Amino acid sequence: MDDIDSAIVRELQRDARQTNRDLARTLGIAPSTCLERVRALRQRGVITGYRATVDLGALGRPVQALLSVRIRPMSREVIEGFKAYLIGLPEVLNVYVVAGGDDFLVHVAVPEVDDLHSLLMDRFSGRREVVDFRSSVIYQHVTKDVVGPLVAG
Amino acid sequence: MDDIDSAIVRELQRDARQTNRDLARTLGIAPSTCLERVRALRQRGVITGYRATVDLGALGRPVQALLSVRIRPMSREVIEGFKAYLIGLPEVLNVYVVAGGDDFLVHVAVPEVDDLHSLLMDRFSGRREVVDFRSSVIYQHVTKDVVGPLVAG
DNA sequence: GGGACTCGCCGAACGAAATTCGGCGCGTGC
DNA sequence: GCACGCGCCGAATTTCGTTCGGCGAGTCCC
Repeated sequence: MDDIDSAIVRELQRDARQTNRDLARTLGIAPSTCLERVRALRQRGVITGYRATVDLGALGRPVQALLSVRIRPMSREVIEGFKAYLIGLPEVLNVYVVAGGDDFLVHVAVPEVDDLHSLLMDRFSGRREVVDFRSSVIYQHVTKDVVGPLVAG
Repeated sequence: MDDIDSAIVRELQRDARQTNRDLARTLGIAPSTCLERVRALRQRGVITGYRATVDLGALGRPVQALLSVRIRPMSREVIEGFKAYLIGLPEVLNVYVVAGGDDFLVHVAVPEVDDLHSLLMDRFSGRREVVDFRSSVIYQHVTKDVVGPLVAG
């Protein structure tokens, strides 16, 4: 995990479909060497995959929200079961299991604001483990495209 | 945006580096046709980019948290300024600007739990617009890898 | 109802890229 | 100082991306 590996990770986060030759050229190394390092990063689990990012608006789901959910009891079975249930819902984008006041934070995307209400009523309020929930509409969501190691504390 | 386009989007979210030939084969269309459709999806803005996903633990940042922040005043300048400030912080992964009790939800990743405290003290508590904040350690974070259009309300 | 036009798909051809592999240089350890 | 090992390189081979001409179906207009 030297500087070249960091640069590879950075570049592939920026554009995962750039050719190996281009990547090697920007790094100043041979394509074969670059390929070898990329494969090593993949095998070591540093790079976990390559994903296309989509515009949710273009997919007809422009409205996003964060749902805070409290569940009881906080047993492993209930938590895992509820988490699996959430992942199965097509509206769900991310599930955060958190410490603190809330137990789950669920990132969802739906076509309209009304669908948020339907989602909560039809998919959450009926479940026995859910003791409380609250929804916050997301005005803006910015994802940092490139993530690297922290340089200095 | 027919079934084939949806399948392309789904497949490229699953693996953005699969070859165009493989993609065409799974869809049952010619590689040239597939290439054309992928380009169209890209140009229409449905596919916004291709990113490598990394393991934050392998990058030395295994501890994640969600920071809830309230700021005042809620003017456009203050919000945009604070958002830009957050994006500039290397610890930050995502920034959600939300309605409701909190104004910002900040997803961060740091090497150790202690770094959370340092981050809050050094980067948040000193800023004038920040009136309140709270941190929740993330026990688990599951991202749905493939996002598609909603089929039935 | 028929003809022409348009749009999207296909398949071959060409250029470029991925991948492999043998060899070389440098650093390390003995 | 010598031998070993690791990583990098560059050419060769295979595979892939990309272009382009043609074809068929569907449509619109006459």
